[in-house]
Amino acid sequence: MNNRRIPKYILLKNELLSWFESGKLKPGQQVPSENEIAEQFGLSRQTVRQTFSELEKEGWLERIQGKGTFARFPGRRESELVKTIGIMTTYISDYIFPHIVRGAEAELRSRGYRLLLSSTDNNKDKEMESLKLMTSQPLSGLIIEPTKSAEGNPNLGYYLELQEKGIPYLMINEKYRELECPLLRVDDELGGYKAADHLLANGHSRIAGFFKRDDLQGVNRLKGFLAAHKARGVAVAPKRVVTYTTEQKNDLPFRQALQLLSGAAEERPTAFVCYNDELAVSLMGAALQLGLRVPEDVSFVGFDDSMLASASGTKLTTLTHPKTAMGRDAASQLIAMIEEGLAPGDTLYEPELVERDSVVNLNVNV
Amino acid sequence: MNNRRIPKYILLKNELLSWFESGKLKPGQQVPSENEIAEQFGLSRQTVRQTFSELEKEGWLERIQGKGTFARFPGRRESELVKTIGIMTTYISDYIFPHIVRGAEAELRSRGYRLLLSSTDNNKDKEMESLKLMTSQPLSGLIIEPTKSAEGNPNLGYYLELQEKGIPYLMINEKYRELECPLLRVDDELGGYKAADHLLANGHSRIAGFFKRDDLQGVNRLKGFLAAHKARGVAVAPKRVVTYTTEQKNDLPFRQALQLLSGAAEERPTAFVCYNDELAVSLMGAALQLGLRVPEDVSFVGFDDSMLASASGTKLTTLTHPKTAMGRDAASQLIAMIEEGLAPGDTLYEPELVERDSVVNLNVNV
DNA sequence: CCACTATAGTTGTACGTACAAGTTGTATGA
DNA sequence: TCATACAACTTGTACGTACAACTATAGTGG
Repeated sequence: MNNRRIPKYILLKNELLSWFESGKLKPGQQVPSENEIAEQFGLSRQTVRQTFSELEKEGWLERIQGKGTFARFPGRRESELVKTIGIMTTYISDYIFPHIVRGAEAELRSRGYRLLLSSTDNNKDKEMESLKLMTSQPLSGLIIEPTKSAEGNPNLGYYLELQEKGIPYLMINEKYRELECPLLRVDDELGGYKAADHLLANGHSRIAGFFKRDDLQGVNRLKGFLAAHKARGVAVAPKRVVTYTTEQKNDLPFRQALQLLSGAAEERPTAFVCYNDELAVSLMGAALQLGLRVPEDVSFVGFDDSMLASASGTKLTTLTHPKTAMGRDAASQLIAMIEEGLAPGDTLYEPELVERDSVVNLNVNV
Repeated sequence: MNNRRIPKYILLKNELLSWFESGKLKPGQQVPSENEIAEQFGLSRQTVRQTFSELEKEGWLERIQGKGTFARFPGRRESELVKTIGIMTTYISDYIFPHIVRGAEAELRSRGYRLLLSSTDNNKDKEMESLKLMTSQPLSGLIIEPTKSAEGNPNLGYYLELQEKGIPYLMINEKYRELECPLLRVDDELGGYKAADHLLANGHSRIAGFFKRDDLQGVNRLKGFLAAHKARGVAVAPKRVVTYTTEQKNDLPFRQALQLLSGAAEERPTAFVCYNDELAVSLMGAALQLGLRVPEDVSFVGFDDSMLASASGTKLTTLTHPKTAMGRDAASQLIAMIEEGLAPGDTLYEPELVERDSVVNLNVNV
């Protein structure tokens, strides 16, 4: 038999562990004394002691001299439970991200979790670095805003490692196609559609679209932008659609806008749909620089309803982004995954158009 | 003797641990066999085994059947070292705080520390809650932006607890007078002075000052504001100095500004010094609402050189705040405190005036 | 009623023996 | 030269004894 090779104290240990599993031993309950066990199993007290001392080190038993041996909560997990959740965003200080973080932080704090923050600066190397650092010490779960998702993902291995380690995670804004996890995102395609449709409905036909192409948000907004034109039967002039990458964002769009706006009046776009509010404010600056008025000469629609939209000179018409709510929902879904092992489905937020002062209605002039 | 009460196996354990400390035992080195130790110390092999098995569980020794017992890396402390630093700010998403956090995060990440983030919402109860949560699990150090510092501090006990636990901390922006710790702050008095002096130098004499009174920053900026008037020999009309608390900030200042600006032209302030850019943008809105032009009719000076200052319609003249640099410095000073036990002195940043478009020079009209 | 004592029962410490199992080097033999 | 066997050593398992230290309780005495 193989049994003869397994040490008795190990056999006893397994026996006792099965007592925990079957519920025969409940937390706080007293375990038979060393001598009783020894007699019962036909072992010496020393052998029982060896078993007990291992189980004590592992947290299953508590031995009190003179009193007895007691079962502890099955695996001390509750008391030593790590309650720390990480959030990895592309940027920390800019734009809407602080609001997402704030929503998550408030929810986590109220649920007794600590929040670890890290930024990737939209850089794959830093993303890897952040992942390693976060997981270098105990972690309950992770909220990830992916980096440059339209391109590949060289850090896939690290994410798979998360799964192996049993660290649940979810993604916000977008997700890597290769990974299976819950996603919270805005319906960007619908947003792009609504933005363009609003302008078309207001009589604009020469609409410029500026979109980021190295993240899915930009790609989807562009998709909606095109769909709205198609639905209204308006052709999109390729030269009025400008796409750019993260590296170019401070330079290329502005120059392209200047060029478009410098053209002849009958060729000039009457409206701009901008990837986000930040870009919209920047391009409004380009228009002002050329002596054009907003919205009389050029209309603008932004995205995300950020602080910039209402702080700028001409209050910006824009599409909402759930921001704080998204952070809060992400946190609460992640906690559900951790504590109850649930696997929530994706969450899709519908952006709403917020009409302010940056769009003129061309129809009334007719 | 007391020695007789200390178990022999504990004495042996301490002896062996001292071998590690003295360097007598180096990683990988073979330890004398159980029998040798037993003979050498006049103990039974069983007693030596008890010591060895404890040291093995704690990671000091590695025992290999048939081969011997070996010393392991001296205490694995490096690998299990906690490298997590917390940062507690009043607000997370608003204004300049994301920039401070970003500076700190970048520095910490490059030094291999994780960043825990928590906000107090400028509320003493939440401050306590955050403190408790942060310290509920291992923490290396803490960066604190105090809550409502001009009032008392009911959470003093928790801060003293930090000292007892040996968790170093430092404060940014301001500090509780009762606590002795490094402080990084802007010279707000100088800032207030520079703001008022700039306006006075440009020929303004009826200058309104709006300051928060429940934090030291506001109090100090007001102090500088008054000092500049005194230095220039200009009297300050009490009705033009408005102070407010955090709770009132969205309401009272705006109404007061409307009232001041609605007065007769010869009584109306020609310029406003505002507690920060956020308030300045809000009060500029009040001026516009009354049909006044900025800066032609009313000039504005803000504080902090935030994104609002350059995103707003009229670009705001304001005073710089180190923001990102302050976060970075705070992080690096805290790491020095943790790793080298240093106690850095206070750091004072000098604000610089950034001239933009919101101040008119009245002298040229003369 | 309370304080004290004795006692039984528990785990902790300490020693002992015996043999099993694994590693290493040496001696032996083909 | 190479493979094998063996001896000597290591740690692992298992049992045994004895007493110390601690806890809880029942009984005793004031």
